[in-house]
Parts: sequence; C-alpha cells; structure tokens
Amino acid sequence: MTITLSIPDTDAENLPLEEQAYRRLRQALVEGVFAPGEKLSIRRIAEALGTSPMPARTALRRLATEQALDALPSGTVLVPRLTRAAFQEVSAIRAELEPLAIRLAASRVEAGTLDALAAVVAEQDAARAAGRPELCLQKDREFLFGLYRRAGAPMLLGMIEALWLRRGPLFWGARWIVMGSPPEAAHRHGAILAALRRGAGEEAALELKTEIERMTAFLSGALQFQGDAAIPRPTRARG
Amino acid sequence: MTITLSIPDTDAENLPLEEQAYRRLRQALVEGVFAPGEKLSIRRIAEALGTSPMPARTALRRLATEQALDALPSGTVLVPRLTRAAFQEVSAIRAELEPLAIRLAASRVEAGTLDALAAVVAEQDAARAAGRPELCLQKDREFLFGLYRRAGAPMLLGMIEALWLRRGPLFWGARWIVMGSPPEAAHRHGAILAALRRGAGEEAALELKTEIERMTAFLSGALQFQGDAAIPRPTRARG
DNA sequence: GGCCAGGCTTTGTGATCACATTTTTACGGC
DNA sequence: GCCGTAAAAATGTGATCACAAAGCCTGGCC
Repeated sequence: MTITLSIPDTDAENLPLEEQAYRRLRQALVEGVFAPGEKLSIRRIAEALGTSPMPARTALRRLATEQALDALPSGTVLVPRLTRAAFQEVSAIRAELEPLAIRLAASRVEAGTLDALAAVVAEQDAARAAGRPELCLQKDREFLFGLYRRAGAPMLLGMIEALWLRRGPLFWGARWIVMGSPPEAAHRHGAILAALRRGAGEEAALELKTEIERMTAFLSGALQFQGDAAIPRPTRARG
Repeated sequence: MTITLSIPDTDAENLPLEEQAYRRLRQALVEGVFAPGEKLSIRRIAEALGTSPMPARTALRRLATEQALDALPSGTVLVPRLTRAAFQEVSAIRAELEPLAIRLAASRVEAGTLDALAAVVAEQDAARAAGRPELCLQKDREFLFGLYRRAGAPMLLGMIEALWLRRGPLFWGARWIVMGSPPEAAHRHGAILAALRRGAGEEAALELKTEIERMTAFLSGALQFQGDAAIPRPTRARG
C-alpha cells in the first residue's frame, strides 16, 4: 500500500531538508491532499520525500505542535478528523483574527496592491464559472493572504496560516463543495476591496467577518460530520 | 560561562524526553527565566537537561515553530527580543482571542468554578499587597487560564498560550513592573467574575478586552524598548 | 591603534543504529 | 465462523557519529 505523495516542490533548494519537508507537508495539508484520519509515519514520509527519517521526523513533530496534525499517545501522528465543534471553533477564531488582519492592512495597503488583488478576484470568478473548484480555492487563498500579508503582522499571519492548516483536510475529496456555496456567502471579496479603496478598514473587516460566518454556516450544513469525529463525503476511495 | 537553567520540573516521569524538554522550556519561557536575546544552543540545553542533544533539538525546533523562539538563518535559536511593534501585535491578538474565550466560557462555567476563581483573585490581591510580583503574575495566569480552560476550545487555548509564551521574555528581570500598574488597569478580574455570575458573557468579554488594552498601554510606556529591537530594564546582569 | 586574515571552536544538520513499544498479522482453539 | 493469543513487522524514541557551515578569537599587517 504505497501512498502517492503528490507533494508540491518548494523552490528553495538550499534550505535544510527538514524545512523543505515541513513546507511541503504544510502545503499538502492546506490543499487537502491527505485524507483525514490518514496515518503519517516517519519512515513512510521520509521515503516519499527521498530523505532519511530524520527530517521527516522533525517536520511531523513541528506540524503536530501547531496542531496541524493529531498525535496519538504512542507518538504516531495522523491527519486530524475535524469534529463539527472543532470546525466551528476554527471558524470562530478565524472570524476574530482575519478581520483584525484586514483592519491592520487597511492603513498600509496601496492602490497598486488593490488592483492586483482585484485581478485575483476576477480570476477566482472565472475559475468558478469554469467549474474548477481547486483553482477557485487557490485564488481564494491568494486573495485573502495577499491582503493579510499587507498587515505587517508576522505573528498574526502565522496564526491565520495555522488555522487554514487545520481546516485543510476538510476539503479532501470535497473541493467540489465550494461550487455549491450560495452567492451571498462568497463573492464578498469585491465588497472588501471597495471598502478598502474608500479607506474604510472597519467596514472591510466587517465584510470579511460576515463572509466567514456565512461560509461557516454553509459548510456546517454541507459537510458530513460522521458521529462525533469526522469528515466530508469522499468522492472516491484512496488507491 | 555556564548558564543556570532553573527549569521547573514537570510531574510526568514517563513522558518522552523530548516532551519533557519541550514543557520545561515552555514553562521557563512564560516565567521569563530566559533573557531576551539569549542564545539557546542544542548541546547546552541538552546538558542542562541531562539528556542527549536529540530531545533538546526537537524541543527547540518546536518552540521556534510556534514563534516562541526566534530562529537565525544559521539555525541557531534565541529568545526573542520583542520590539514595540511586536509587543503591540501580540496585545492586539490577545485583545481579540481572550475575550472570545471568555464568551465561550460564559455559557459553560459553573458557580463552583467562579467561586474558586474568586479565591485566586483574592490571592492575587494579597500577593500584590505583599509586594510579591512573581506570585502576582502567577495568580494572574492562574485566574485567566482557569477561565480559558472552561471555554472548551482546545485550539483557542493553545493559541492563547502561544501568545503568552511570546510575551514571557518581556518580564525577564522586570517582574517588579506589574507592581506599578495603575489600579484601573488591573483589578478588573472582579468585574469579570461579577459579569459572569450575571450570565453576561459579552460584558465580561468587554471587561477583559479593556483590561488588556489598558495594560498594554501601560506596559508600552513602562517597558524600555531599545531602538527597534528590545527589552525591559534588567534589574541585574546575568551570572 | 584599527583592520583583516587565519585557524580553532562551536553549532546545526542529517544519517545510522539500537531498543522498547505498539500495531498488525496469522494461527489455533472454542 | 469468531475471538483471543502469540509471533512478526513496523513504529517512535533517543544516542552517537560525521560533516559542513558559522562564529570567535588571536595574531599579524597596514
């Protein structure tokens, strides 16, 4: 039973192997590459990465530390199965931190950046219209994090990333689900940009908070949480 | 130059060495045992802990991952020197997350817990009156985290802990500083408890937010930030 | 006296090994 | 056929070693 680790390459070639492993796993996690509940063993990841077990071990421990992975008492780490409560907790935190990031970014963002972000929104709409959910999700990340980066708050950025990391596995095999989201839940990015152009950071923040809350409500209903611990409907079994 | 690592012992005896190392370092960090800017080398920490470098290495990497420690490009980790901007960033995040924890706790906390917490507040007041700043800080933590734990939100709790971890080194050699805090900045714990007894979670949250903001304003003035990167006034040099 | 070059020390990284524990697998009994 | 037990495979942990890079100190040169 070999797993297909289609972990995207990171550009940095001269970084420590451990750091590369960490980033690749991280990226794979937000993209929902791993199935929730999947066990990630040190030696297996190491083999998939083509290194000795050491870098894999460190990377997995780091991920477990930021709760992007669950750790069994035995030390084995696995992709978390988000419970409904955990999903709502992540959402509640996002609804506080991400608007904060917007407020901080509001006073620093320049018109040029806003133009670039408007282009990303257009690309997302196009992806949605073209029925390409994974591209749609990617553009969504690109837009929001493009904004968050402008907040000039590295710790806040790291914490938001950690939240997305935790939420990532939810989209495993269920990336399609964003396509069904109601128009009033998405499509608020334009409103955020408009508010920022007016210099109304508070309004932009509120706009985002509303978006997060609506998306949370939608996903809470759309995702299948099995019993107390679980997951979206997989489209197919893993090979 | 040997450092005196008065790292407090953790009860758990049968935990992995790495976990023990992690917890001890973490505890030392929130308590402000380490001087900001102090370099923490793997081998030195390992020696102080009485283990091989391996557990120390993992623990330090984990701490660096949650930004409780800074990592130089060379890989060396050191206790962060909080800039004024970083301090205010931590405070801004706290002002969002900790009130959220209070709101969540409000609907779950029982009268018995509130009574126990009232006792802690009394102990803190006594410590303040007795001129024991470190005990005062300890009771402060005990009160707030006792409340946060009742929120039933493990991720949120972990993130708040991470924030305190980052703020810890600020109090190195400056624990006395809490003694000078103005009455209107502290002493709000009683008001928080009162609001919770009334079932007014929102009020309690607002009360805490105000406390954090006032304390931040006070500390921003009271702490000496050297240039762009730095610290409180140390009371004495390290031996 | 200040500055730079040299070598020495210390540091982090990564591999390999040994060991105890957990988890899986297979077999035998009920 | 099902379940419990024992053997076997796999797993995490921690120690030790080798190596390269970074840091540091010293000595010599301008």
